[in-house]
Amino acid sequence: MPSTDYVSKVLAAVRRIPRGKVATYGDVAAAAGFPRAARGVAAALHQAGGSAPWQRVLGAGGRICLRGEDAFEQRLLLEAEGVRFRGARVDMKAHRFEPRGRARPKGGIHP
DNA sequence: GCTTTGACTGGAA
DNA sequence: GTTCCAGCCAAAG
Repeated sequence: MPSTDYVSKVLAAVRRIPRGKVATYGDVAAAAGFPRAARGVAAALHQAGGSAPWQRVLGAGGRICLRGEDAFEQRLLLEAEGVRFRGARVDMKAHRFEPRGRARPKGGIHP
């Protein structure tokens, strides 16, 4: 399969992330069909440029792995979407996108 | 076609 | 809590 397919799948997975939600590189890679291509996702997103909501993709634990002003911009975009930050990290507890649709947080859910 | 680089990750120190 | 190390994968040169 051509690399273009890989990029397309990654972009598709990223586009599935709803506004106000975020996902890690590993999650996107798994959603695209490559559970261990976290770095590949980064490369694909870099190539895609702004063809996909790259700002919704974060490192493990909700940490921004970008450098310089890109990291600053990503944080701004996420905040504009309603994503909350806890220190230098994103509150994955509240904004982590899960394709599985968490049926029941079991007693953990509380208003 | 091989080597280097990088927007990664998980575990250990 | 941070920092360091080895492993993984894809894009660029």
